[in-house]
Amino acid sequence: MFEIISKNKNSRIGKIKLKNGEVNTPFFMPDATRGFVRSIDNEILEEIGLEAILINTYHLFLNPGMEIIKQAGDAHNFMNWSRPLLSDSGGYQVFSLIHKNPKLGKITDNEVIFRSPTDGKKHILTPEIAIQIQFDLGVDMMVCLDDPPPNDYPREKIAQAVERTIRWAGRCKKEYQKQIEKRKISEADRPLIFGVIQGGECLDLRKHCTEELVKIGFDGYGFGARHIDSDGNFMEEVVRETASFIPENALRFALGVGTPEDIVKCFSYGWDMFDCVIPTREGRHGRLFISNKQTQIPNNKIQIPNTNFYETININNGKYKNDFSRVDENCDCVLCKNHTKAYLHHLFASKEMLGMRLAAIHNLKFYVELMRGLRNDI
RNA sequence: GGGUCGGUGGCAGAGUGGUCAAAUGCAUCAGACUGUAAAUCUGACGCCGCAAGGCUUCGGGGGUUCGACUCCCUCCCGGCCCA
Repeated sequence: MFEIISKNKNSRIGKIKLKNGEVNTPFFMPDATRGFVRSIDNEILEEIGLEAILINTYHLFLNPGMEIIKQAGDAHNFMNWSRPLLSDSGGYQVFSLIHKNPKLGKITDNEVIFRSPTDGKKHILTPEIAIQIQFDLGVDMMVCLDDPPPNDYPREKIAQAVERTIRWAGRCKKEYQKQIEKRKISEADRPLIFGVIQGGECLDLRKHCTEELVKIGFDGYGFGARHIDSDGNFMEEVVRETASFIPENALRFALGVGTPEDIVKCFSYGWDMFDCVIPTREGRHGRLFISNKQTQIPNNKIQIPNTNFYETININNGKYKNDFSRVDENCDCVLCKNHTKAYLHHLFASKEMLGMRLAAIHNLKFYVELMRGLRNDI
């Protein structure tokens, strides 16, 4: 259950009590899409201070498959992750696999048919199946199957996706209640369920979608599709206003957000939860986030549309070949404690996975500290 | 000494009369990455130029040809075989 502890303008900090522990909001979840945060053991994730991570229904359903997960008990047991887990529904894969490449699947009003990108095998996902899987995963928070259209789709198609998302949300909620009864899950142990708000760049559609979802009733609401327009610009107004449509006592989940500055902006609009591949993926690709203590958020964070509270470096750049300084003097992650930029550069030049791993760990630590900074600011 | 194969851009290695400033890979130099089809992808990579374009290249020199990295002669260098 979600409880707001304090507020400052639209921002709030709070606490969620879940079956597998408490999570302080705002918080960031790394994406462990297929049941692991690439290259990083869960023990390290806990050490860094991550309170929850995100897994993906669609991916785990394909691999290793629910039979294996059930044999292990649930996703927590299988992964040996004891803290809260949130599962995404696979809705985003509708977006990234089907909307972007129609050959890979088909969306009908009743279901989504995927062709596995790896072996071409057909798989069917319905709102009901997505919920059942998430119960089998045993997660603490689950997400309704949605239909996220690309933001540059014509309004008419976005509106269609909104209606479908609303209908599917209704079916998800119904299935959710059915599973709660069937599995005799107590109120204290029940997973939270999130609806996802679509509507692209159209504020009125976002509003309509939110209102309809609220009628169905969820513990939290996610900002669906992407929060940046087709030019890559942050959709300031839509993201801000959409937050305001959501009831205050509900959780607000900015799915797939984002860059540090996007997260800070979202937080200032009242969003509570975030997940993104950026820290891990960009870390693996050699980009390191470094907080700028001088201009860091403490003093004026909530208003911050600027990005000068941090900088990034690309450790692949030749200039780091003989740079024996630390990536971030003020960071106590395993990378910054033990190694120089020159060494990390060498690891990347050698295509050694240790480099990618250290960089990803460092970036996650940066995100953890960013969230801590936001919480301390209220 | 004789024979033979070969010498191509930082490296490896295609090309064997015009469509070649020269494939491809590596290296190098940058860039991108937002509910992970991503240890991935993109661009640059002879010299000058923002560009159009221009200029100089395929061991050296000479030649044949309208035209040569491609053919001929010669020199230099290397591998292998024979003496």
